[in-house]
Parts: sequence; structure tokens; C-alpha cells
Amino acid sequence: MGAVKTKRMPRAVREQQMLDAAVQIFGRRGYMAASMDEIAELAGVSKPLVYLYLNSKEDLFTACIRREATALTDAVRAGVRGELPADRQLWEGLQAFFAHTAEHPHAWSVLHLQARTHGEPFAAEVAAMREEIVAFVTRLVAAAAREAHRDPDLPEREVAGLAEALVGAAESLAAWANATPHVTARQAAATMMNFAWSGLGNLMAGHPWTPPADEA
Amino acid sequence: MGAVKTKRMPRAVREQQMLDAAVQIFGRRGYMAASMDEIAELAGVSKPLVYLYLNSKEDLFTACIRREATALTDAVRAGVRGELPADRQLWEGLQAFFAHTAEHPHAWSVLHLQARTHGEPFAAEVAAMREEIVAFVTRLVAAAAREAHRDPDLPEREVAGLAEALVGAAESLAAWANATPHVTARQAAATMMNFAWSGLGNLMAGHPWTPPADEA
Amino acid sequence: MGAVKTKRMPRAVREQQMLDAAVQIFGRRGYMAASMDEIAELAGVSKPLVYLYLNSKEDLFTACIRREATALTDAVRAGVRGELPADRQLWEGLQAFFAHTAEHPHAWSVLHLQARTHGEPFAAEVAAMREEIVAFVTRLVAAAAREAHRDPDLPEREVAGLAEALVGAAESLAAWANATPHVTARQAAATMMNFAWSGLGNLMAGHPWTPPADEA
Amino acid sequence: MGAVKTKRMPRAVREQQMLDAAVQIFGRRGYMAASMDEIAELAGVSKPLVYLYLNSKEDLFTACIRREATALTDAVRAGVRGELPADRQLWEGLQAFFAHTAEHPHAWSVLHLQARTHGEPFAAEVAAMREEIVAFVTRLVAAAAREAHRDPDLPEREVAGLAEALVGAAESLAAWANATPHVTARQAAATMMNFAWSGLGNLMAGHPWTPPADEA
DNA sequence: CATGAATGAGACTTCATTCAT
DNA sequence: TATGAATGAAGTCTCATTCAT
Repeated sequence: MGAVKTKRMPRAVREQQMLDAAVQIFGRRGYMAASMDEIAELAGVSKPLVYLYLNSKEDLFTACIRREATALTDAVRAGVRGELPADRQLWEGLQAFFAHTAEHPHAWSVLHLQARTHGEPFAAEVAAMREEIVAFVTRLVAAAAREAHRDPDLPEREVAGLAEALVGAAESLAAWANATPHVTARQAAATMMNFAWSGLGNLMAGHPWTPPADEA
Repeated sequence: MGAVKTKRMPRAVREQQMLDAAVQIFGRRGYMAASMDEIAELAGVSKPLVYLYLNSKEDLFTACIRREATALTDAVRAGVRGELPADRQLWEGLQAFFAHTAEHPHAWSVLHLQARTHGEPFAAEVAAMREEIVAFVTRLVAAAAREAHRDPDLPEREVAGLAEALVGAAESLAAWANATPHVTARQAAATMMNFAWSGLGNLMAGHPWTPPADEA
Repeated sequence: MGAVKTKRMPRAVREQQMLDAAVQIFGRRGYMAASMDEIAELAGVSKPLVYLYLNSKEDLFTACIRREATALTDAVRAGVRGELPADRQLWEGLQAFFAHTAEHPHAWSVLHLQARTHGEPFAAEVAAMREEIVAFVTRLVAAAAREAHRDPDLPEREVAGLAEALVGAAESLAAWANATPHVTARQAAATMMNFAWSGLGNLMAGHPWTPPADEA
Repeated sequence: MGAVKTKRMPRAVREQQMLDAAVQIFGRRGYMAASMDEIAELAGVSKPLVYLYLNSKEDLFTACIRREATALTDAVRAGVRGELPADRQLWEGLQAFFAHTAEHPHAWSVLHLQARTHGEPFAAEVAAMREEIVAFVTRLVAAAAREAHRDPDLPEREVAGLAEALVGAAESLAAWANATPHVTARQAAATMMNFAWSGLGNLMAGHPWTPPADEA
């Protein structure tokens, strides 16, 4: 188990191996309980090399957060086509989000649980990513309001609260989907759309949001 | 700082003091970073006494989780009147929830962040509480469906997903409300109702959920 | 070897044992080469106890320096009778100094070599002690000048230089006396008086300083 | 900062660059705290090259000591003209000594502080140099005795002690002169002559040693 | 009931040193 | 010749936990 022990690799490659191992261990054990020994072993290198390249446990953790935050936002961005109406964009973004978090559960654990649980420096790193996503959602809500010719604008804090709730719901659902067998990204996204777009009231009245039938 | 150092208290009282201190420290520092030394000092007792009464760090943490989980569910239960329609019950439950988490931020940190970040034994404890709340929400959704004479029942897993999303949104909003100045429990609950009951679609179309005007 | 392993001693006693061990190891190996493990073992306690009582290696070293500096200045002060003429006071002070350094060679190594070799915080500690001794010598020189009715006062910096040279010579001689077998404190002090009081010129001309014949 | 990084230099030159760097780092940080990394970087070469040329940290330190000890004794020897009377020779030697130590403070730190603080192998190296200087001083004292027709020869150990004290005083004064602004080598040497040649007694009586007025 | 005294185990980190190119 | 890559060994420090009074 762990990376095959190959000797003398260029620095950039070794660094990625270390980050891979670190994300896995941090995700499994949590920041404090993770030991540099275990990370080094899983990466197939000696501990001093980890320190030589990544400096300290804190820096290593930060590097993990940064890499995975970027990967996640990139994945979401890549999944969305900007020319579609707001609900369709949200639908696509959610699918990309659930797909990515399902494929990288350790990374998601690092971002969603570990990073927020261990003080400012790390939490701030995730907050930046979150803000980017919240901003994306906020743009969608604004666009939807325009499309619907909504007249009295929603107060700014109300929008912030809504975006927060939506993102929170999605995050929570991601954890649930990861833990529940046979729940696909598509299904999770559909549940989210029903919940967030139609609302429970409409849903109960028999008016769910209906996904488009085009995709794989 | 810390409890006033009084000698010879009955065991039950001492134990509560210890749990108070532990919740505070665990909430502030996280499970691993919290030290038994600091907890004992804040509780105003010697470390061996903590071990005598609560056995080990794990047991102490579990006791904290259990006490605070019970307190939270009790608070929510106490806030709801079962004879009202579903949306009103949800409205009241959410208010109670946001009010309690705002008043006990350390406890909320323990339940929402710390307990889920440190492996099965603790996560399971919180999961039990969560299930109780999810069950409550599920009953509400079922009741709402009945009230609306919804015909084809929602598939069970879909309901589970919706409840999960709703709870997740509420949890996320609780953290946000705690961190954002001047957001009251009532406002947070109203945002949740708009979001969860009416849905973004309706909201954009100018049909928000309207809270009743009766309460303080 | 090392202190007899007795259990459960009061804190003050254990602290002294630790300082004893630390002075010995620091004196033998130097600050950096000394390991806390070795010190703890020689003190007959576990390492954590050393940290519990003395905080850190730096603090431990500082405590050693302080204790030994105080002991040395106390010893010198106790050896001098203030009512005698200047040269007799110097003679007595030197004897006390050489006797003390000979009896506590590790302590002398800590003060003379180790403390000065490892940065400001420690050097400053010794500098304070040294200044006290230099001040004592400076008073003697001034007194001698008064006794001799010397008219044009010596410039202040000149006095500082002389005191520095005298103390330096004594320090150096202490190391030499410790390393050379069969050199007593009395002999070392006599050499110093010849050198410092009479000067090489007088000495060569057959006019040495003659010690009083009273003491043991 | 550091030597300019030039490729392909002859071995002898590279070695000197390394020794320069090593003396500086050892002088600044002390033997143990100095790291081979820092030395290699300051020398502008890679660490393996340092090992190729100088074998080990111990050997490197020894090489530093040897080079600087030779440089110092050479400087003193070069400053003394053997045909002059003893006190003039001492005067010249002291001036050369203070001038050299002032110009090479790192080297002086290595010889005076670091080398003596780290065990036999290094201390022995310095002891050899010191003996050479002490021998020089001893010859002067003997010469002075002859000039003064002193009859009963000073016992050998007494001479050793005097030389030791003189050298110790000079060493101490060198450190003091380096640390005190605006004290020149000439002034330091003058203080030493007053102290060592005339003695405090004479000095107090108004009979200092007077330097010749010839030099720059 | 309550605590001062004590420790085994393990964490992070650094360093001198060596391969393989 | 010269170096980027790599590590065994050791050091400081912290913590949960237990005696013995």
C-alpha cells in the first residue's frame, strides 16, 4: 500500500506525491491526529524530505487546502455553461460539485471539515474558496431575479443568507451522498434543485423542478 | 477566571462544572488541541479528579456531546407546538434551533464541527441526535404532503435527501448567523423558510413565505 | 552514578537536584551539546518532570547561570573584610574567587565559557555578575588611589580597562589553576597579586608583593 | 552576500572560500549551532563539495582553528622586533595582537570562545597556539629578569602562572576592546602595559609605564 | 474526597552525511 | 568536478494518564 517506492524523482513530482498522501491522511485522521510519520510513509519517502519540500505541518496542510480548493472550484467552473438560464447553470454547477466531491472524498473532508476546525490561517484559506462559490451563486440569483422581472430587489443581506443556506445545503448533501450507497451526483443534484429552486411548498403541491433530459 | 474554587461539592455538581469547562475548551480548541490540564484548571479542580469522575479524554468528550445534543433537541422540541400546520411547526422549530445555537456557541461548535471531525465513536453520537431531528423534519414533510393531498408519495430516499439538505442548510446558516453581527434567530429562521419552503423559484417570482405576526 | 533515585520529593528539592545535574552536564558538554535526556537521567528523574519544573532548555540554562552567578559573588563578598586596605581586600577577594572556582569547576565552566558563547540572553546574565565584580575592583582601585594620594585622577575609561584586564587575568588563571595539578587557591591568588599589584617590572627588579602571614 | 558564485575554481581557492565562510558562521553561531547548510550557502558551493574537500564538520572546524591560529601567531611575530628590550617587545607584540583580533573578530571568536567550549580535539588545537604565545612571553620575562640582574630565578611554575595571567588579561581585553567603541589597538596595548608591567601599585603611586613616541 | 508528584509514549523538527548522476 | 535528491539519528517538547499520600 502507498506509492510504489521509486527513487530519485524530480522535485515537482515528489511534491505532488506528498500532497496526495497528506490529503488522504489529513482527511482520514484530522489535522491534529495526522502524523507526519504516517504521511511520509504513505508518500513513500522519509520524513526529512517532507520537511525539506513542504517546510512544516502547517505549511503542508495549507498547501493541501490550496491545491484542493483550486481543484474544486476549477471543476465547478468547468461544468457550467454561462449562456444558459440561471436554473440550468445551477443544475450544472451542482452536478459538477457533487461529482467532484464524490471522486475526492478525502479532499472534501479536508476542505469541509478539517480546514474549518483548526483556526484562522486554515479557515481563511477555505473561506476564500467558499466566497468564490457564493459569489457564483449570488450572480445566479440576481440573474434569476432579472429573468423574472422581480421588482423590489432583495436586500443584500437576505441574498447573502440565501446563498449561504444553499451552499450549506449542498455541502451537507455531499457528505450524505458520499455516505449513502448508490446515490449518484445526478440524483443529489436533482434533490438539491427540487429543494432549493422549487421549495418544499411547491414540491408538496406537486410542482417539482424538472431536470432537462439531454445529458449522460 | 473559571469556576470559583469551592471545596466539597456534591459529585453531580462537580461533574457539571467539569462538563461546562470541557465544552468550552473543546469548542474553542478542538478535540485534539484541548488539553486535560486546561480543562481541569478552568473547572477549578485537579486533574486526577477529572479522571476519577469522567474516566478519560474520550469519555469526557462523549459526555459533552451527549449532554449538548440532548440540550439542543430538548430546546427544539420545547419550541414546537404539534397542533399547528406543518410550515408553522417548521418555523417554530427553526427559531428554537437558531436561538439555542446562538446562545451556546461552544456547544454548537462541539456538535457541529468537533464531534464530526474525530472518528466514528463521536460522529455516531451526533448522528443519533441528527437522526432525531431529521425524523422530526421528515414527519413534517409527510404531514405537509397529506395536507396538500399529494398523491404519488415521494420516494423514501428522496425524503431523506430533502431532510438532509434542509438540516444541512439550517446548520450552515447557524454558523453564518453566529459569525455575522446583528442577525437574529428570527431573521435566520425567516431566511430558512423562504429558502426551504418557497424555494428560489417562487422567491424570484415574488412569492415569499410570510411569517405569522403574532410572536415577540 | 547520578543522584540516588528517591521517589516523591518536594518540588524545591527536586529542582535543586535538577540544577545540580544541569550545571554538571552543561559544564561538561556545552549548552548545545548537552541533551535534556542526559540531564534528566543524571538528576534521576524523567524528562517531562524537568520540563514541568524548569520550562525549557533555555530557561534551565538561565536558571543554572543565575544560581551559580549568585553563589560566586556571594562567596567573594563573604571572603572580603571591608575595613582592610585595598591590596589586602583584593588579596582576600582573589583567594575566595579561586577557592570557589576550584570547588565548582562545572559551575565555572558554565559561567566563564558556556554562557558567553551562546547569545545575548545568557551573556547578559553573566555580564550582570561580571559588572558587580568589576565594580568591586573599581572601588578598590579608587580606594588605593586615595590611599596613595594620587593626584591627577585616572580617566574613567582607563579604570574600566584596568578592571577588565584584572578580572580577565583572574578568570584565565582560574581555568589554568583548575587544569594544573597541585596549584592551590592561595598560590593562584599570590601570583595574581604579584602580577597585578606589583607588575612585571617591579617583580623583575626584585620587589614582589608580599602576602600577609596570618591566614590558614 | 557570500562569495560570488564562480564555476571551476582551483581547489586551493575554493577551500579558502569555504574556510572563510566557515570561520564567519562558526564565529557567529558557535560550533554546534552552525549548520553545514549555511556554511555551504555562504561559500557559494553545494554541500557535497564541502564534504569532498573538508571531510566532516569536525575536520572543517579544526581546519578553521588551525588557519586562524597560524594567522594570529604570524601577525604577532611579524609585529615584534627581537633586538629591542623586553618591555618594548611586549608593547609591540600586544599592539599586533590587539590589531589582529580587532580586524578578525569572527576568527577571534572561533579561537577564544568556540574552540575552547567544545572538547578536547579542538581545545588542544588552540592550546598549541597559546603555548607558543606563552613561550614568547616567558622568554620576555626571562630576558627582563636578566636585564634586571635578578638573582634568585623565579620558579618555573610561577613564570607559567604569570604568563598565563598576562595572556588571559590580554585576551579578555581584546574582547572588551572589540565591544567598546573607539578603543584602538594602541590604547588597549597601553592599558595592558600599565597593568602588566608597572602593576597597580606603581600606577597608584604615579609611576605608569610610558610608551615610546615613535610610531604612527 | 482530593491532589502534588511523576512518567511512557509519541509528536514535530533539524542536522550531518551520503548516493547517483 | 559538482550537485540535486534523499535519509538515519537525535533533539526538544507535550500530553494523557497514574501513583501515593
